Amino acid sequence: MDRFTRLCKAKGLKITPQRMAVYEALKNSKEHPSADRIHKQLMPTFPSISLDTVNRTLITFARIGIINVVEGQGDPRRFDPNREDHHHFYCLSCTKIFDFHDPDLEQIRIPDQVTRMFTITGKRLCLSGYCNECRHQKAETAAPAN
Amino acid sequence: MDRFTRLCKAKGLKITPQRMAVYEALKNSKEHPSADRIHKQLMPTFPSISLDTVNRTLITFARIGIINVVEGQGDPRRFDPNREDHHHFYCLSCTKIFDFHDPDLEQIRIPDQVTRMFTITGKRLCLSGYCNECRHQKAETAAPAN
DNA sequence: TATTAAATAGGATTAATACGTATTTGTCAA
DNA sequence: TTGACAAATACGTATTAATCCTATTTAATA
Repeated sequence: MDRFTRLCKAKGLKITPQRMAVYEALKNSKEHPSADRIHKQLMPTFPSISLDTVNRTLITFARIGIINVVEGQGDPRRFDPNREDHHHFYCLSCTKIFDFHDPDLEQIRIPDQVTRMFTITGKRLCLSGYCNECRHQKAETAAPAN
Repeated sequence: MDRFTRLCKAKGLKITPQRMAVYEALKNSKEHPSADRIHKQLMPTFPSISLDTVNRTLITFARIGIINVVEGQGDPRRFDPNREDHHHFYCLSCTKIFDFHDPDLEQIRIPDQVTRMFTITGKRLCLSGYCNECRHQKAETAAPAN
């Protein structure tokens, strides 16, 4: 019995073909896709699956801790199958999210004032700016008004 | 001439009553409000202002660097008038965002591999979990399925 | 104070998400 | 193995957020 099955059982979730499909699709994704994106991806092989189910499933997975909902800037909600400690760079232009790791950053210690006030379940350094593809076009896109 | 006026002029933005109102409303806010929230807040004193204008104005402000768009988890887009270096705690339950500062965290050094690949304009430690008000209810809210 | 480009209001549209409900389907115990 | 039941699904509808369109207004400037 694999990790996924085990976790579902432990949390009292039924193992359905839809859930397996969503899990597989997200696991194999190198991006940080939205529900809509995963739904589109599944359509060819699983035409009957509904967007609502994909969305609910992803949120359920996030709640039980198989995946994460990640920070965006008003985008549709996006998900991350990578549950190792890592950090994100968010491109303000194309809205892609890039992962990175760094041993020094693992040392980041959360101040006591914070742990006293809140129960912390997630910790991430969030960088934003322009990715390599976008930064050359930045001058233009950042120019005009309103 | 105040900071706001100066910045608008420098960026070639016209100074309109709407922009001044939006700027004031956000500056005086202790939260990290959405466009809709600010619009509602302005309605009593500025009934003719449209949500579209509020939204466009906030995005414009973010683009010229007066304010920031902040990380959320699929929420409506939210804004932050605080442009000092600071960090965020995001409550998964009530979606409030709390600011915090810490001298140690100012020392965080972005790895070279990252600065080489991207142009970084924003840096923030993003914590998530449950705020003091919500953590006591956590047991219940985190329980059931789907 | 006349000109003009920029900005606004507000209705319409699109997109993302959530809801309601009838139906289907895993799960578990007999 | 099967029957019962709670859980999950599909899908239509509703809601909410964001954006677009365009006629009108307005701030800036000379």
